Parts: sequence; C-alpha cells; structure tokens
Amino acid sequence: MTGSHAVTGIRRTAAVAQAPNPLDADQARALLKALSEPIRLQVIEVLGAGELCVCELTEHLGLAQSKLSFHLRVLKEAGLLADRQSGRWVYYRLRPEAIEQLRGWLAGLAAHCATPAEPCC
Amino acid sequence: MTGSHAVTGIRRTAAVAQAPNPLDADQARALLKALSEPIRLQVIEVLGAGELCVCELTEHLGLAQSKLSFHLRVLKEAGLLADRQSGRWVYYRLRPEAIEQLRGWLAGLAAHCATPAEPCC
DNA sequence: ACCTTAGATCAATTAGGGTTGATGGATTTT
DNA sequence: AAAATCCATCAACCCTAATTGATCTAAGGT
Repeated sequence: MTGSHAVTGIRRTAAVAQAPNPLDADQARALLKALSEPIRLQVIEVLGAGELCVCELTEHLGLAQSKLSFHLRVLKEAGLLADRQSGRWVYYRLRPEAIEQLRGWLAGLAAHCATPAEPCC
Repeated sequence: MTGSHAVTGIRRTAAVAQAPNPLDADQARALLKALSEPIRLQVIEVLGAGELCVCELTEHLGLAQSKLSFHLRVLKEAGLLADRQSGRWVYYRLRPEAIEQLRGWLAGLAAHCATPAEPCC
C-alpha cells in the first residue's frame, strides 16, 4: 500500500518528474509512455476532476481491481499521481506539476524545425 | 515510398492530428504513444532542429535503415512528421502543429484536480 | 539497357507490456 | 478475535509492438 512496506518494491524505477522544473528527454519519455495507454489516460482524465479513492475509480471505470492497481502504480511511478492513505482507503490525485513539466518540455521541441534541409549527400 | 502506391498500406491507421484544433482523447493518446518510444523521440528531437533526409537521419542516429523507416512511418501516421520527396531522397520534417495540439490538450487535463475527495463509501 | 543508391515493405522472430486470478497484508466492523 | 473489506503484489499467460534480414520499387548515373 502506501505506508510501511511501500519501499519493498523490487524494481527501483526511480520516481520521475518529482524534480522541480526542467525535464530531460528521458523523464519526458517516461511521462509520455505512462500517458500513452488508454486505461491510464482515462484514469488521468477522471482524476482531472478531483481526487478519488481506488474503489470509486474501480466503479467509474468498470475495471478489475487488480488491473486498475497495476495502472495506478505505473502512473504513480511516473510521477503523474500522488496518493494518500486514510483508514483502509487509498486516495489518488493528479499531480498537475507533472503535466505542466511535460507541456514545458514539449514547448521546447519545435524550436527551429522550420529550417529546410540543405540538399543532402 | 511517399508517392504512387503510398496508400497501399494495409492498416488504415487514419492520420491523426491532421485536423485543425481540438484533439479528442484518442488522438491525444495516439500522439503520446508515438512519442513514447526512445528512438522516435530522438528522431523528433533531431528534426526539431530542422528538416533532414532519411540517409542523414540514419547516420546521425546510427540506425539500421529498416528500423528507422519503421519509426518514421509510425511518427508520420501519428501526424507528427511530414515528408517530401526530391529526386531519390525523402526529407522529413516535424509538424509543430501536432506538438502544439498535444500541448493544448494536456493543458485541459488538470482543470479541477485539486478538489479533494469526499470520504468515500 | 544496366547498375547503383535511397528508402519502403514484408515475414519471421523476439521482447515488452498488459491481463487474469489467486494470495496476502492492513484496517475496520461485529 | 473473527470476519470482512480495501488494496497491492505476484506468477502465468497473452498480445501487441519492435527488430532483423531480405526483397522490392523508384530514381539516377554510366
């Protein structure tokens, strides 16, 4: 869950996008990847409207608990979600900073892309 | 290649993000997915500096021709790249509109995500 | 006409991620 | 303290996507 043995996790995927501002390409890619899955994108959209606990999400999306849990983990490890435990429930919420960082990174991409190629070879 | 039998393609993946402005979730996801692959992201970054022909890209990135071609296709079908043929070379360039559309869509996500959950169940 | 080069495509294989169902730890309820 | 509920995790399976090497077409060069 979120407390005590949370760090037992086998793979140390290193929380991405927890850092302050400028993303590197790899962090950006991690965010893009996390967002590129239909279920995960739905989760993000739903949580865009406000925090929810897992059981509510499960209903809203009509998903197997195990499946949802898997995707929540991916999103959390990518830095897109934060969670808090309260009693036996776990509430997830969107981390808008992560989205904002990604947007910032994307903004830098198209900088000089209008430069035409010089006739190659 | 790009001309004549270009439409022979088996899968009609439907060019995404060619449309003017507001992306739907599915188009956004297609863009995110196309961008979420390391090689493709490199291609995007390189082309961010300006148009290039395939052979130049191949060198810059040190990739097998076939592999690069595969990823270029994916990016093009997602609407992130445009190409033009000149003689026997094909030049690819970034479509900044696509990036811009994606950024726009992302901007709408975090709207009210600060709303805390009402104690569930 | 023939040869060469740029690049797309195809078939076969491999690798990466997602799904499923079962299990186990936490916290509450009775 | 026993039973129930919330949720994370694990192992086995499955499926989609990426890699590889060969082949094909288009365009130029000789």
